[in-house]
Amino acid sequence: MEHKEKTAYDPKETERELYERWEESGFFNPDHLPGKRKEPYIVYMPLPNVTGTLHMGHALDNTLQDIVIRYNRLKGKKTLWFPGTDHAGIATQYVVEKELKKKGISRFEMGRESFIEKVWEWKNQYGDIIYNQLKKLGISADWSRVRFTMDPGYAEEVKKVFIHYYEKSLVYRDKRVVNWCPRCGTSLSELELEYENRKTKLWYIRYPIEGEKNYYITVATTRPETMLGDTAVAVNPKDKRYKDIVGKKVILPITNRTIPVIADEFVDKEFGTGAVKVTPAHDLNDFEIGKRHHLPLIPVINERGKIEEAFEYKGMKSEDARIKIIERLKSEGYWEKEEDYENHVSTCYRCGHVIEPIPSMQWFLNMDGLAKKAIDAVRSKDVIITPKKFEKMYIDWLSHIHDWTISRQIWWGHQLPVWFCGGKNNGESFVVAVEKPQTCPICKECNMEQSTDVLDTWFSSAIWPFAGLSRDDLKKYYPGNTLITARDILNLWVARMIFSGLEFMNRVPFRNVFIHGTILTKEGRRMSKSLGTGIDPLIYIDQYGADATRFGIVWQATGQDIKWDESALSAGKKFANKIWNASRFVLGQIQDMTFQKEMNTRPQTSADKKIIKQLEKTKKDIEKDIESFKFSKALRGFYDFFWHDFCDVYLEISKEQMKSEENEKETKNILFFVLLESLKILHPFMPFITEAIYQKLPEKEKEYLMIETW
RNA sequence: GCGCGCGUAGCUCAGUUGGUUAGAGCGUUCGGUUUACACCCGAAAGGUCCUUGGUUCAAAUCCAAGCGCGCGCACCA
Repeated sequence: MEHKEKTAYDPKETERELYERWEESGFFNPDHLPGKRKEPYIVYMPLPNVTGTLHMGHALDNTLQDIVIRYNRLKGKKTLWFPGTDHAGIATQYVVEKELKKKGISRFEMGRESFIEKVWEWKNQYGDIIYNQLKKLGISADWSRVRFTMDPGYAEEVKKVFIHYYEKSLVYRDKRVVNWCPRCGTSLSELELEYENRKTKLWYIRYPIEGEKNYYITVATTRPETMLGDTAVAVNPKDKRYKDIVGKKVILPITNRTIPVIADEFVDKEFGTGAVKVTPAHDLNDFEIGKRHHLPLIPVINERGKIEEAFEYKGMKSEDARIKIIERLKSEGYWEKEEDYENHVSTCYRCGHVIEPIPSMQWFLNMDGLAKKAIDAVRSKDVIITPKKFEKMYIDWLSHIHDWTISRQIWWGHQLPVWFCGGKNNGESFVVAVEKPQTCPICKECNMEQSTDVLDTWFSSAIWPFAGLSRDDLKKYYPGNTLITARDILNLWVARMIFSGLEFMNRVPFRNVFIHGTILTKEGRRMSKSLGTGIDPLIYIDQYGADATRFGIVWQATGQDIKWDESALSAGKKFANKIWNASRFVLGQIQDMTFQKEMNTRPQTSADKKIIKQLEKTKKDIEKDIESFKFSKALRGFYDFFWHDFCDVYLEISKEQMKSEENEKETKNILFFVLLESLKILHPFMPFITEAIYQKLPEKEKEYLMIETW
């Protein structure tokens, strides 16, 4: 038992100390790297949200990035891995609100200023936890350049970007039906919605035709309560059944308003009765129909998801009003029938509340030209997305894009650099400027007030590759090389970085985008904090060590989504131990030797020749695999080589060879050489143990394995 | 509904352009105190490669249909 403990590798001893030494060395910073390194290699870290702690998805994401960074550092590149965290507007506001709710406080009671203070407190607390987690994993990011998306300098850049778009007339303000989350009290872009299939009913309602007795048109709807805001009934122009009704008027039950029957291509003859109630205020499509036919907009549901004051159902939740309205339609004879129906409702991607489309004054970014730029960048291979299948997802979204709703009505975020005149024109006149104008250029007398809206979080993270770097840095470190992330933010973030880079820097921000799989639970469910299925990587690092954790992650990261399997970590731990012990053996043989960068001997025996050949092949394969983002394959290749070819075969043969005077020296040379090469090859994957062994190699003319020559 | 991906050992997964006895990790069984390592070594068991049909001298691999799972997209009220 005692014997066992002595020979097993203990990661805890080495990891903390080594990480401190690496940080002190300054080599995470490209400006401090030794030697003549000309070619830069830059990776932009996908910004973790400051909403809490990291889970295994982040561990995967960052391990892969660390592999390419460490690999390219060994390859002699000037490597910069640019780290930071995202203020994550809605997400962070939501978690802080939840915390407050536990104490029975709402943000409205607190007021905007003290609430934002509270969020900053949260950020300061959790931001550090995140960095600590990443460091424990062995991440070699340049912490001297770390940025938060609400740092003052970053905020300035965000304003400039907004103003730039505004001056090009790409940013505009308009009242439109937008996706609105009544719980969060804000608009959302379509990428921030999730869809859920729900069982509901399709209600058939009769709208009497004006001036004709017992003659009506039946519409089918899933949302009877919005009928209060109907301003037309629409049918397909080719629908013969309704040919004679088009142009007539119908009487809207309950309200007794008269509304026209119109013909619009949008309507599907086959669905329901082929006649649709048109509620421009509460449906994105109806809004479009309304625009085409100049229909009025009658809001029924307010920003809190309740019925507007103007109606007798005022203040009721829309679901409750629905029941009342159906009852009334039934009692007044307008109800025809109902059918079971499954439709998808959109929900808020943060809080899960059902989205209400409501008309609202918002700011938009015209996407026509920007989307085209982003599409061209990928079509022309300026940006290469791996695996290729994600190109389609990217191009599809950009090809059918709507203008981007960039304003949000939450409190945590970048306030728009928009200043409203309090004087004439009911506060509808504004100027756009970085600083608040001293005197109002509109009325010359009022104290201008900044817009209370904040920008979509993704508006600020879209400029991450250049907004967080100094002017000097931008000359040296833009554009970057590689972006590694998960598919869920390909459009939300990656696409937007690409057009932002083109718009502001005239160059795409990176050449390669690699999309890795998503980590799922063993049962195949999504790993997420809110589901309680997320796992903190520190738990594994503590139990298996950082290297074994990284090994286990990469071992499983074959490209498909990963059903998390902890046994891969114990394989990693065993492998670390194997390396440790094989190295102890080799170190024992080469103690009196001097450090050799090159192999200073020629292979003698057939075993010598074989192991050198296998080493060369392994190294070549791994280069190819890392450069094509096949990380798991690379690691498995090395695993087989080291464990089987080197340990099982060559190490055993070497014991015999070293007994013969003729071969002793050459064998030791080869052991030394193969070990050193192995350490280099493995270092990107398992940085701590390889560095620890490297530090034990004889001779003092060496610094860190981290900056060795590949 | 359309599109994409997946279905291979008990579990989690590899399997490049079709080519001998289909592999790995973990687990299981048997045997080992070999002086780097029991977190090890040696050996073994375990597979209708989802189903059916087709192409081929040859199919886990190519084609078609079906079943199951996952994801993306979608204005069907």
